[in-house]
Amino acid sequence: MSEDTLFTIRHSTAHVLAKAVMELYPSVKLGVGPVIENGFFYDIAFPEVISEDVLPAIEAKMHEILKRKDTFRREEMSIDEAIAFFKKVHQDFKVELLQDLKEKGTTKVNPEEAMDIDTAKPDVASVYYTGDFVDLCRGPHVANTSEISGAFKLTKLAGAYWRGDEKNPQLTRIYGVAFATQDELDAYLIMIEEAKKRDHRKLGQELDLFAFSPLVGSGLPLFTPKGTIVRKLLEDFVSKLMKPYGYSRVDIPHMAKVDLYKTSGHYEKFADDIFHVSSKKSDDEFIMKPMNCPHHTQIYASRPRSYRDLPIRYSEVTKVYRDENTGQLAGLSRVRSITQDDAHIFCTLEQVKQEALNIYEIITQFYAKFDMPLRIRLSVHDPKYMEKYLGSNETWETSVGILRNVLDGLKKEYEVGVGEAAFYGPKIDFIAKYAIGREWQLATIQLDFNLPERFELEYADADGTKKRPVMVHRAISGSLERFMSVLIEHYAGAFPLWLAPVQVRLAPVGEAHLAFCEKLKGELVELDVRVDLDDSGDKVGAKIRRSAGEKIPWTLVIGDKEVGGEPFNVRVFGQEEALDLDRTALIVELKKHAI
RNA sequence: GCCGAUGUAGCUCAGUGGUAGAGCAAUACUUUCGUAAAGUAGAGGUCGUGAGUUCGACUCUCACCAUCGGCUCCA
Repeated sequence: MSEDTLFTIRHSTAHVLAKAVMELYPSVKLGVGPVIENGFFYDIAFPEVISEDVLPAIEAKMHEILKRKDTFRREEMSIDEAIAFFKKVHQDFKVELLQDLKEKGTTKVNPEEAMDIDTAKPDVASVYYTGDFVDLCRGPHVANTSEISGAFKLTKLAGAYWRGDEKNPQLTRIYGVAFATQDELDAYLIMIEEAKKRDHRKLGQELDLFAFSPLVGSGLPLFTPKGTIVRKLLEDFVSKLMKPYGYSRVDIPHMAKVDLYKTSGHYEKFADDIFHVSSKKSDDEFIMKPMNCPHHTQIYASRPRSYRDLPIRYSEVTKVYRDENTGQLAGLSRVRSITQDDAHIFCTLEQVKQEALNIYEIITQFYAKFDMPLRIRLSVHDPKYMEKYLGSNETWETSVGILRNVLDGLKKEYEVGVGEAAFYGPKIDFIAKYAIGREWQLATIQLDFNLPERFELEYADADGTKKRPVMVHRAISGSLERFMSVLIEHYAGAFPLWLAPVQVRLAPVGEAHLAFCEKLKGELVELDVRVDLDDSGDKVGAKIRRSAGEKIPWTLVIGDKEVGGEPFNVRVFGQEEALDLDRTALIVELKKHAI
């Protein structure tokens, strides 16, 4: 079955959904119903509040409609006729779409909404009949509902703003998945179940990596000892990769006077997302830092700089605080206290390329370690909306040109994201692909002419004149919180040996072997191995089961044989096929997995 | 922030307009055991928080908080 056929089936299933809803709730108003990955959705304004309980009834109605074997009949009419038609049946949203089409030549607000109308024939609108049901649609569709296999399922209900704008009314979006065969649908549903098992929120709690407390507040994760080990290892790893490139570590307070962010321009831009701190001792107004760059500029500005000093590279692993909408907080993926592995490079325009290449090298090595392929995106400004950005179009063209030059020089494939830039400059974003095909934008290299300008940063050039440096912002892991969420799901909680909070579990067979285990543990601790000892009175089987459940990479069962000098039997993640290593080999292997 | 759902023991989950239940975990005791769950016992809960309806609310209603699925946003 081709992709096109599947697309058509999904699209036609969306129409059947709309028809089923119309039959059950005759006064609904239909929005749009496009095909999405694995299925479709339909946005519908209901006259009453509905909940997920109604989905089975709608599904049943859909199956009933399929049994009628209605044909899909296409009909074309002028836009004015179509407007009159949909006005008559009180489908206000369709009328709005048609009016837009008539006036602007497109219904596009964002791409996924565009498929209802064929822009190739601007003066003609097409409608599709399914039995007595009519919908504005560019098609194509199956010829008859009998071509739909019935391998679909309505999955969830959500609120969605009409045309994606939060000022517009909110419609009820019904999501569904649809496949060509029941087997494919079943396989998909099983895959979703598997993905749930990897959910970092579930694993984070099971493996004791982080926690939330209602007293501390939502979106403010607390890292347990185990979670903190992983964080520290990630920090150390980035630190090691940065070593050849001349970064200096700095340290700044987590708050600042509001003036700093008024100067930087962040205050105006992100006023709603900033935590405010008031002082009873002075009239100064403070905020929790939502980013680090303004602070770092003030370290740069703390003394006169010469061209001989450049590039100056300040790095820091530190938290920023952002007052995100509560409805979008989610585990570690979206939090209000965010740890950035941040760095800012102050350099000349000529030096930017080399610096970007160095950062690219760090990013590449970092993600290779986790076997995560990277997709590259050049995120540029949208010249149509320059009011969203600081600085002139000319400055932007220059900085985009520099980044493009870097990417072209690397001969790497990349896409261009128009309108994806930060408000102060263009970026190279790195989108990591991880387990079960998910993607997340994590690493970034950003160019910035604006902050040096706003803070009037300078250096003395060779000829004695004052020049303005350029700033490069970069992050490797993105944020430690989000990166950890990705890693937990990537590895399904089973961190590789170098990254696991506990690397080795010693499981003595009986009480007689405890002393030997204590001694071995001491030796391994001396070698910086993260090792613990199961001194419960349980049987060996139970100890292995527990160790495997905790996703500890290596479990060593220790009894008379091992105490007597025979090689250690090492179970990897509890698996039965085990390594046999003598004491020297054991230590050699473990040492290989230090950072 | 918006739409919808959910909230019972540390975890996973039953349950009813008449004062609360299981398994696992934890604790104590017994067992000291060779590769994925030893046995026994006792304990553990203002049923998310607050108000309302009721003779009586964990159950019904409302508000709030938190979480989940989306939308919008993401420096």
